[in-house]
Amino acid sequence: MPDSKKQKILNAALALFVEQGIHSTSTASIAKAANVANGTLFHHFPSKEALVISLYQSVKQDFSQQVAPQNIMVGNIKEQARTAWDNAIDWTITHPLHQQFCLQVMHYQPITSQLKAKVLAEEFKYLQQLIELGQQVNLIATHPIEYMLDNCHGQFITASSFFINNPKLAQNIAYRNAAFNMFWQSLQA
Amino acid sequence: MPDSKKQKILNAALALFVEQGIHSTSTASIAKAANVANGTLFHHFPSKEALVISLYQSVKQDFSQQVAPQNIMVGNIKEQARTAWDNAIDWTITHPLHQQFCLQVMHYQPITSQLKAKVLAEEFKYLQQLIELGQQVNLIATHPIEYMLDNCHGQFITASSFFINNPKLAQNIAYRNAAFNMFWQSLQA
DNA sequence: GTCTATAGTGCGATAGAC
DNA sequence: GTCTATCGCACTATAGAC
Repeated sequence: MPDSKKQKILNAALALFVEQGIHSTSTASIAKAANVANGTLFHHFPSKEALVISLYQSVKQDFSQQVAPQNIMVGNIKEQARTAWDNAIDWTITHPLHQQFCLQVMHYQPITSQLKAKVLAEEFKYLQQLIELGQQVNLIATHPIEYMLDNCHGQFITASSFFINNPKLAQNIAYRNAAFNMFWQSLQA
Repeated sequence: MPDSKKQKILNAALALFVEQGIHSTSTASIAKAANVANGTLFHHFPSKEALVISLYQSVKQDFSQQVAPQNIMVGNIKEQARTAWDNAIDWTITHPLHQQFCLQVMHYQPITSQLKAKVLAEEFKYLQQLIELGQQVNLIATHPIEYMLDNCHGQFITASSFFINNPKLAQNIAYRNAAFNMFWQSLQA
């Protein structure tokens, strides 16, 4: 069912949510954009909130699968970090709607911060391992790990937002290097 | 008029916006919390949006006045950065509602991104001067300035959010140093 | 300036035929 | 599963007395 009505609803919702914001997008307008009756939406999703959560989880799953978390190897920590960083940034550039929707969900209060935290923790497992390995070989500073992860996440959001808002710069080496170098240097011992 | 009805409305609005989100807070509930009639709110503010903007501007003005932008001197760039950073972080810690409201406004779509950008540009004038001076003496890396400013802003948001969410750590030197050191190292040449 | 009362609107969700 | 029709509610904003 690649283009079932359910999928059409999800696609329409994604576009409208990013364009207008989640709050400002009515379920009626989603149904209309999906060429589907109002009641059909509530047949597939018990509520608007359930629709948002369902969309969020499918987007995060897509991210996890495409930005596959490699297994960490002993040497070349900086290189591994760069590869992971570039993969993640490339995903956000090729999936701007998905990324912008995730940013909106982060500030959408009807969804519990518990759910958001759970999804993020899963996403940053690889990064935490990389940092801890780097600390063991004195490459990465030994600040409190919770803060380091928050800071990394913040820098990732900054970079992806910047490149989505300035698509012409997304392939510009100076900007791509700036983003990674600031990120990497902030971690260095 | 320190406790005029207008001020009571602004105070009540700030608390409710932060607690429930701007979208989820009705003008009626603001009036009720302020012990003021529904119509009184619309006497002082032509619309809910105008109320949000008025509150936003007064908060940003308070920030600017208290975190006074010193004039930059030639030596001691890192020390000046640390002072400015600590002043700004201290303000957010002592004014958590104000800071959290500003973060909400950033993602509140009814307010034009033009207005938000204008306010931010004003706020980051001092930082830009500091970076440019640091670049002249080869202390700070010469990445594209637009990206550097975005990244700095992002790290500031990360730090202030972290300390507001973990108030016990706000006076912990290890965490405070982590926040500034990651920030400073990300800039270094 | 402040109040009460309510107009007017748009939304999430449901009921029930097909 | 999909549709049409609509209920009931909550909200912003206004009108008009005091």
